[in-house]
Amino acid sequence: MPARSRPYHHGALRQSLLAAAEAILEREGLAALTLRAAAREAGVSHAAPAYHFGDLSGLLSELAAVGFARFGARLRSAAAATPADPLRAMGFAYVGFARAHPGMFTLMFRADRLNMQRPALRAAADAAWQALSAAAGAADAPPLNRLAGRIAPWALAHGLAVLLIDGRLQPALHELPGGARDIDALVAAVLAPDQNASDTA
Amino acid sequence: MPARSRPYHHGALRQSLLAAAEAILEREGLAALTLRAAAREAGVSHAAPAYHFGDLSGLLSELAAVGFARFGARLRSAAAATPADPLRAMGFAYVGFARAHPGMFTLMFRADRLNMQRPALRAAADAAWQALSAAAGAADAPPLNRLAGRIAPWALAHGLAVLLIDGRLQPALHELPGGARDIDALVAAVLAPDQNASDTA
DNA sequence: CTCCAATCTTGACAACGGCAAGATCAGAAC
DNA sequence: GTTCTGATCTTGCCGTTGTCAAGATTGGAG
Repeated sequence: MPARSRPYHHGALRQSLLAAAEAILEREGLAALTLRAAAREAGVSHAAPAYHFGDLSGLLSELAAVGFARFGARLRSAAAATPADPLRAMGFAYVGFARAHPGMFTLMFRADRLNMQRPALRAAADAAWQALSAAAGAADAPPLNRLAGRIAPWALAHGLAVLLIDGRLQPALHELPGGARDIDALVAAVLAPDQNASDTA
Repeated sequence: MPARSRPYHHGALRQSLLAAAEAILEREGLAALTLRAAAREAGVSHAAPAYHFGDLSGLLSELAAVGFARFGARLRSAAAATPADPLRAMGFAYVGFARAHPGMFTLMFRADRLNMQRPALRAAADAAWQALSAAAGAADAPPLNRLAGRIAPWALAHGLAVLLIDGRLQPALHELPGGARDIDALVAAVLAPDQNASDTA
């Protein structure tokens, strides 16, 4: 009996499947991330993932939870590193994460493929939201405006990130002299218009 | 020979398929919008749509083009009706369209399922972008800041719309006394913070 | 040593996108 | 009026997917 063949029990298949799923997501995109593809990548039978994650949305949701955990950590880290203006730092971190990991970012905000009832996903997403809302403080305003003050920077960064990684800004970028190389400058000008508008007026 | 049975040639199948596709999109969402479902809804064989649209992305793209045409018209109409502040009016129209037609809006910005090479889609999307950028004018600024000035309101409205229809703001809305009924007020406070911040300070 | 529950495999099913081949039909050509 | 041609639609098939049911395997409790 050559023990060469993989043992029947993998041992840490759940983690392996998550790693395999992330590899596929980064290599081939969200469309190629199927239950069977993850099983192939991990070297197990096609039905193995269903045991650990229930269904496809389960696998995607657990992977998105991992993404939200990293995302939240990166936001907090950026805010902590720039105490002078944590909100702006988180805006850059927000868009930076989306550009560095477009597949993961896309997955994290694709509500139709996720199961928000999953505790891990819900917790990780809530934690990221907490990091965001902690930086935007206007305690003297009424509740509605306080909430709006927290949502507005989020919406701005999110909209910019989504439009960027969807390639929706590609035609607009051609208007710039530097072409696509000016993306960083454009992001800065959108997220912090005051900073750049005054040095040229 | 009872002419009861549908004639072999439909006559206006392309339009019927687009209408069927839109009905499915609004009734069951984007995930249920398949080539075969559209064929069933239109009462033709499962392979008929491929003749008119090539593949699934073709059907989705042509439908998205219809959506972009309406979207652009609505943006222009809103701007024209509010000459005092066309940019803010278009922001409201932007979010309003997304909330009124979440399925169509989702489709329009799902780059992975669309074929942007399609002339109809490209033209309709460009027209909508033209409407948006026409309202944001700061001609005295350098190119980068001019572009950023046009993109920022777009990103803000887009981010707010996406977060709203994805249900991502649901937990935040619970902090408001009126619950989900305050969405309109929240949208106004996010899109035009100056307006509402001053009347309570 | 026995047994059990967790883990993984095998096999099946319906639905899907896509392709190829054929059927049907309106209208042009003559 | 007949023939032909091209556009339109159908039928049939293939490979892939998610999901389920049933069975095989095995580490570890008793």
